[in-house]
Amino acid sequence: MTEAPLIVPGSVGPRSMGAQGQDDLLAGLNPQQLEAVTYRGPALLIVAGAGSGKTSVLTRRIASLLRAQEAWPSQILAITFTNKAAGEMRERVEAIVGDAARGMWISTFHSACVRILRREAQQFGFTKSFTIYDSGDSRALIKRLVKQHEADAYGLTPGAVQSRISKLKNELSDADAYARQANMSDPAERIFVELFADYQRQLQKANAFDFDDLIGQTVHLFRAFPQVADTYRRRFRHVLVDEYQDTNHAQYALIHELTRPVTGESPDPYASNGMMIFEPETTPELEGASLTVVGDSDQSIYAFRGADIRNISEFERDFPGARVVLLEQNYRSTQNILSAANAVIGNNFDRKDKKLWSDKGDGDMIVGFTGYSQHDEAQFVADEVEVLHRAGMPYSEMAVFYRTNSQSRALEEIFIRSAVPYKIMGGTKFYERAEIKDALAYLVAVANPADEMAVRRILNKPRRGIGDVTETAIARFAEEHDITFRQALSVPDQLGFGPKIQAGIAQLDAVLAEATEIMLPASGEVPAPTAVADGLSVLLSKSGYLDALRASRDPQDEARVENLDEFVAVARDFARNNPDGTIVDFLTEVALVSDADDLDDESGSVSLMTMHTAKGLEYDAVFVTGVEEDLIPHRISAGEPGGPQEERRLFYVGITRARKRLHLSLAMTRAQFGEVSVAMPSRFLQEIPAGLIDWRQSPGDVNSRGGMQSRALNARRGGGFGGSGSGDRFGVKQLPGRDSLKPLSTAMDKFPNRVTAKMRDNGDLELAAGDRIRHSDFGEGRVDAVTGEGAKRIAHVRFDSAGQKKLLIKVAPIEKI
DNA sequence: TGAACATACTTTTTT
DNA sequence: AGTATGTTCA
Repeated sequence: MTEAPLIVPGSVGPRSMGAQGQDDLLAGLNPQQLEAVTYRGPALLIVAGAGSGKTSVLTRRIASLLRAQEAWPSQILAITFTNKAAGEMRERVEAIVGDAARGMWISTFHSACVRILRREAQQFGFTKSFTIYDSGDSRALIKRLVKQHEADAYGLTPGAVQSRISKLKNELSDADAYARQANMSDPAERIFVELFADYQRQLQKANAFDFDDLIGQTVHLFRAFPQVADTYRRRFRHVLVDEYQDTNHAQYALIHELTRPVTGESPDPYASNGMMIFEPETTPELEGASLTVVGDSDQSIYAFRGADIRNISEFERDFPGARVVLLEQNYRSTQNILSAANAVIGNNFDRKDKKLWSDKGDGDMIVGFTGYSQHDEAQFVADEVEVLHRAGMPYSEMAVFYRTNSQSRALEEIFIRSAVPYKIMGGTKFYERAEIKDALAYLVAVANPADEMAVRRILNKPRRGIGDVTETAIARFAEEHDITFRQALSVPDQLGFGPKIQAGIAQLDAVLAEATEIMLPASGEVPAPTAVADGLSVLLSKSGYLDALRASRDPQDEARVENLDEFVAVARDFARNNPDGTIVDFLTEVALVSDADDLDDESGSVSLMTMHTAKGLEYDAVFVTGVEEDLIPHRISAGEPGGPQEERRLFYVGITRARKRLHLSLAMTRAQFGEVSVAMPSRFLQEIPAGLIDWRQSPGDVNSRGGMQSRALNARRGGGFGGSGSGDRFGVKQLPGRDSLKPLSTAMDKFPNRVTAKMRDNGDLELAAGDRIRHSDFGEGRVDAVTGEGAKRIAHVRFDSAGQKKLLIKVAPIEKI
């Protein structure tokens, strides 16, 4: 209906769609999707249920703007939640409009803000080569400050301080603002305010931003320098935000700032750097950019870190006149999976009712399984993965989800033994390994010498005989002479240390200077494309870091050398992809790109990840593991307002990732902190209609003694759980003759909770087809075939009772008999 | 200063 | 259980 006043490049009239045709863009869309793509107006909210084709709608909307020449690429700012999502969206838009896509900003909130801040940092006391502190970095800094202020005496732990500061920053608060409304007669509060203020001072001094600052400081920048904000408001005429339900207040404010009308006349904003987009002459005033947000309040799972669901639920109030489009048809999953999802999420009150539906048909039943232990559960997953794979499903189309990262360990152990190729997304990250952080600190010390944390970190790595005392002395010297810590290193002879330490410092200084000359030549000439990788190599070798690792007899250090090699390779890759990339660009990328963003999806392995990481992804087969009370919903959530509901949404996100097959599994016992505890089935399981789940082994099967009663279920009912009469919510089937087929008494012994923590090593155990072996869990069996080579030899075994399995010979608990 | 040893703490989720 | 940190001793 209404046409927004269009910014029309050249003299092409509005809606000139005919020229290049939009038919292919609109083909196959349902009426709601069609409207979401074609509506034009100041504000549009697309409420997109899981699997409703949201990404497709968003990309087509962008493509349609571009193709109709309603906007230049440079006028589009699309914000996604992860770099991976951003990459995919760019790819898909490019696939439709080709080169016309270049110049768009498609990125995460954080990347977009870094781009803005690098350009504008000098306006408020930073340089463009500022460092980005990840949460580990800021924790380290806070830890030092807590110690300095002796704040632990007031019960302020680094972790608590960090999360409070983060929460406050997400609310755009700062130390002063907090102090004004805090109870300052409480000494703990006073200390906290001091810490907060000091932390911020240290960041400023180090020319660094933490994650939260990237957003918050951009907002402050826009508010403090309206003319700067206006340049971006003029530039971005179409702002699109994905996963809007997960935005926090700071992000909300940023969007608001960006989409505000331009009021004043600002002088010639972009003439200098080639960003001139349209003629400014006739627009003394410019209305706000058109805003499109996409989200689903049922998938809001980041309230714990400040996401405010009200941002989406009150969108219409915030942006009067906003159009709302609802996408409810699901194109991803079978009806059985959706029915389960709808049933679960329906238990959340105060939500707008929304029912996903599919025309794909019922599909397979959801498979349920209860293991005796977490390893038993993992074995079920591994076996099922193999069955599906043999039936033709690629590994890359399967995923295993869990609530906490620690659950991945048991899965890994079993997957390794069973020779199932897998990869873990997220979790302990490559860039969080100590040696990588060291290497990064070396680079930061070059790129941003003001960053004292980085310099301190590498001061004694490798060992130079520099300890606490020496470090403090250098810091004091720097302070007395009003120079930076880094500068103090360049005058080792004035520090008054012994010759050995002096030499060590001089050598470190020389290495840093040499690398600086490579990566940031003083002469001002452009560094070679490979400068970052070259400089990194120099730093690692000439500092003696690599030599120290090679000389070590700690077997882990070998792996560290390999990791560093890989890191250098990452730098070379970076140089190949970004010939003009500087060291600062490289560090930015590393700071903002998580492992989950790896795009090598086609590697042919099963993906393991937390349910949070799973958001936005989809797979043919999904395994949701650990569906137990205290895990999902997590124990900690019980105490937090809205916690249980958020857990339910998380579970909902997990199950709606599945296209064709969904498996829900749990274990009756779970080991944590070295202690084995009894686990209860999650309440969410009972919210799924029993008829949708095919229990291969139900909680009742596992807990019953002699198949009579279920201890867990009884405990449940005793605890006031609604189940009565039929008591069959789990679909406990009394399998005929089950006991005779598979005596349960032995089952517990078969999967003791611990699968030898230390990885077993069978060395060069020789196996050939025809050999008989004994496995600690599966009993005896016959080898059908051996494939693979060396450490990766795999035995294909047919067990007498446990059936067909693949085993990695080197680590499986087997012996030849 | 650095290595060996003892102890405490972990485990909610992440840009 | 495993790691990370702190403490003690060489």
